[in-house]
Amino acid sequence: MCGMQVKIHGEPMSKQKRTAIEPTRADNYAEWYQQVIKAADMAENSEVRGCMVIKPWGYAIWENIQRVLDGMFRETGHRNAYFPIFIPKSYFEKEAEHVEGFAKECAVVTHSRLEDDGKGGLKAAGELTEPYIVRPTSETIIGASFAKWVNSYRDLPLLINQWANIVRWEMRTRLFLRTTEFLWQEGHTVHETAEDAMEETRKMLDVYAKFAREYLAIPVLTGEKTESEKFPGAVNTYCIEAMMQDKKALQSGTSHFLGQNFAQASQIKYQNREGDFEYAWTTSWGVSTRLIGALIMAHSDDNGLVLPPKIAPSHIALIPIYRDDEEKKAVLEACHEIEEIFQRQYFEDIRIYTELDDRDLTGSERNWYWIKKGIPLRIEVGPRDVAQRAVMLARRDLEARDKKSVPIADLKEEVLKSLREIQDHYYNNALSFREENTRKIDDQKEFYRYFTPKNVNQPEIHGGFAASHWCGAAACEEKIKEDLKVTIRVIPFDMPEEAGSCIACGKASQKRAIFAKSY
RNA sequence: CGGGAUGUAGCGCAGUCCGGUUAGCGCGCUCGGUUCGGGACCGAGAAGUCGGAGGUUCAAAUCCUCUCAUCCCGACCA
Repeated sequence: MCGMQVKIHGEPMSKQKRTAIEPTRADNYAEWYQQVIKAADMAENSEVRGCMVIKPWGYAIWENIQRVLDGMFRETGHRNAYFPIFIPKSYFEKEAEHVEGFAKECAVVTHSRLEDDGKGGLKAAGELTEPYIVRPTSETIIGASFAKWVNSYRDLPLLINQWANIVRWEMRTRLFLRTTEFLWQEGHTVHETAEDAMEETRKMLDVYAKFAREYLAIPVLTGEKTESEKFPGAVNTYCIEAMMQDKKALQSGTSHFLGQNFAQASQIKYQNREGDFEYAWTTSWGVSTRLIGALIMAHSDDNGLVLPPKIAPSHIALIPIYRDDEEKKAVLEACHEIEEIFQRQYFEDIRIYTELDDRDLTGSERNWYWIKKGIPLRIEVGPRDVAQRAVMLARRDLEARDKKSVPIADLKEEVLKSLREIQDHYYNNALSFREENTRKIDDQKEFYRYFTPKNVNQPEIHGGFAASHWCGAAACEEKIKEDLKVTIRVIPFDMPEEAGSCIACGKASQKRAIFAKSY
């Protein structure tokens, strides 16, 4: 223990300095992240290595993500279907790059039953003739179906989405960001031409970007991945990339143009207008429960989770305050009146939910409970308020004590206005944070200084995004990665052409890429 | 899989180096009372085969061996 971290026993920290989450983001970002999840009661590690239990408050966020995205997929012409969790090993072997990319993280099912092992336990028995892979992604198993479904150009485009669970046997896991099993959606589409497939790839990336910006209030960069970062088997990978509060990048969604690679592997062929057989062009695109990790790290503060209203499981905590039965009766009556106001009330396209918290706890405890859960608004109702036909309204984006009295008659309007302001506030905060921590760097020494922590063993929050020139050589990318653990996160679409010299080798470059440390 | 660390009550920890009554502390929990609009207080109480197995010893949370698990750092990754 170093001197700075010694706790002062018997001497409570001053009230003003106290934060609901310890340590703070500045003190230990990784630990802060775990504590936010715990304090908000979103998820926990299960007994199963690397797997998480998603608790109701966390799962409700995922359900909201599903609901909104599913609507957007449907509007863009996609339909949901479901394919097996098990993929025969032989399917998997058909696409060489794909195999290489995923082989090291596959869970393999080799037996079909259990038998008494004679020692009071069980042993696996009934070995399968062909092992099954638990899907790490479904291109190959879906491709097997698509090969049957696609016969003519008239069958195209084929626009399918699947909501599923995925298993990738990762070495190190972190709640929401990287778990052995995770939930996601994977879109898989088949097209007649390369142009059509590319258009689809870009369209779905735009859907993700719009969703991230408008619902998660996360500003994302959109662009292309480099060869070394692209999806195994893809021709091009596009992504949405976001900056977290520790200034690291988080890949939050990807959309892949698969060319004819998987069509050839799975024999997805169609007869064209001339009667000739051609391989189709496919795409795939996905976002996962990692988005919840992005949400946490983009907005939350030292008092816990911060949720944009458009994705929050609930929007208003109703906190009645009373001392005796008489006050209780009057106060609860007012609470029910408020619940009525918001019953089936919408904030734009989002249904408003309220949480009446009548637990036998002090007002402060209940307030802090909901602050830590990130609920956008808190409404306190006490005897004084009831007498005035008003309530005290508090916002998660303001100080805990910062409350204002609102007449019940004006409450609905005030709440709707506040939710919009909170949503915008979070987006603008995240955007200015990213802008403040993004720099154009042309000097190699400056680039290295930017990404080098003072203490390597306990790296402090440093650096950010660097917009620097890159010549396009894989070796230069690799060198930067070796030296600094910094990678090219994205080559943004909106990055203008501009003459410069590669940050690694000094050779001529026409464009900047975004370099950063990442999750 | 390499390097480091840790397993003691629901949670967080002390005690282990140097073996010795009934294994402590804080939070939480239960009951009673005073409180309640800014993370309350007083009193009482319940809760632990000290990760597991084996060994040394009159005596093991403590020493030895093995084992299992978790966390952190690397390589891998949505």
